[in-house]
Amino acid sequence: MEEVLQQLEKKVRSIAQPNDQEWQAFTQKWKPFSFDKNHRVTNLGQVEPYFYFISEGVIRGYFIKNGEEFNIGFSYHGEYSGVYDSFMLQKPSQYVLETLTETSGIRIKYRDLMPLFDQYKVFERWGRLFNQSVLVGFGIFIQSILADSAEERFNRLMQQSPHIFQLVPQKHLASYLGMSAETFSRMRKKTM
Amino acid sequence: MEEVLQQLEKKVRSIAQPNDQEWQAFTQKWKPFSFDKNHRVTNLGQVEPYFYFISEGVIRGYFIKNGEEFNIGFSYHGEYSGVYDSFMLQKPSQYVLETLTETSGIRIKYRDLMPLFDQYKVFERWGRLFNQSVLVGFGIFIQSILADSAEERFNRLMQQSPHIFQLVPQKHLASYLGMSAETFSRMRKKTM
DNA sequence: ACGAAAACTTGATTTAAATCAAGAAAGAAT
DNA sequence: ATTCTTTCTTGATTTAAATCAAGTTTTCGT
Repeated sequence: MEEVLQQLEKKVRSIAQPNDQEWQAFTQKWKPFSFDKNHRVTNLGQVEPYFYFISEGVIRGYFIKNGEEFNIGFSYHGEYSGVYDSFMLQKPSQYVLETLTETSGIRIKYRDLMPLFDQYKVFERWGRLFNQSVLVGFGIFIQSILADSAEERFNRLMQQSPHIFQLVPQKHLASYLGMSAETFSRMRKKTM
Repeated sequence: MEEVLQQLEKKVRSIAQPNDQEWQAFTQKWKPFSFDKNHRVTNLGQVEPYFYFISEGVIRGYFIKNGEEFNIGFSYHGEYSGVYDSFMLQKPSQYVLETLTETSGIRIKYRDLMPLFDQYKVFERWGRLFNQSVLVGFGIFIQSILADSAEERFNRLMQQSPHIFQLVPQKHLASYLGMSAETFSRMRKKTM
């Protein structure tokens, strides 16, 4: 608990500077969680009550279209995770969140986070800049799926997140890159 | 100027509630702009100094890969426009912003907006919730390009933004939907 | 440790959409 | 108004990647 709070603090302080009292109010609201492998963290249609910060493990996020799963991202130790729109807008989730490994960390409830936004300017800033960084990442992702070929997307992932190949089954990575598992396997053979 | 400020006020007040003094400080920083048709608002590699709110006209945003233009969005009257990451991070833009018609409205400078974030909690909230709404929109866009066929994306646009067909040349819409102009033309024939 | 299930590979075939090409229509400029 | 340029349409061909299929390897559960 101490250690994960330190990880979170580092993350928060990179974009906002709460004082001791504010940090105190903030950390009080985060509670530990722990899930088995392949645990369904958030179900389809569920209103997401939690926003997560991962200490250990990997969480996969995906949506389903015509019975097919489409991965939209993976979260690891030292990162946030959650169904963003369901959590923030408190509406039924179109996404599923599932652990790929045993996963633990801390999480905060919607109804505990909102008062922090209301009471403290510094957490509004944290929220603004957190959103901003996700937004910039989405922009890059969109560019990549619009303009890059399957091979380019594969190579980009290879280069930027080589660790991911160890953590995530490649059928999920294939889906994440918007290509079939077979195509992914062929790319892999080509470049490894 | 009066009218466009009212449009902006409506937009701001839908997510944050500045008081009179705060609103005063905010509006003082927005200055009118006016561009001809096909005006290059933001160039590649330029650090974006402005964030825009459009009163009249249409602005197109795109990036370039191997000499080909990829449209990522269009903005109209009553909406914000800008190169988000270049503006917010004050780094060289990977995007181009260009008017499709004569366009006018108001805009705010980076160095005028930042002090508003620093001084007023209410504008941090506005920024957070603005980012949030863009984020949710990006999420839907990503889902669509990952999981929907060209025809589905065409029909979705048809249904949700029929007005856009009047405002934007269809080669740009094709690019926006991630398909060739020829494919777009064939979809159009099929469903109209 | 064993068998079952899931994940991965590899080749053959199909398909959605891109590209190529050339003419028609619409808009802009003089 | 007429020419020039850009945009749009339509058909023929190509291509990147999906799908289908079947075998192999890895992982999981008991």
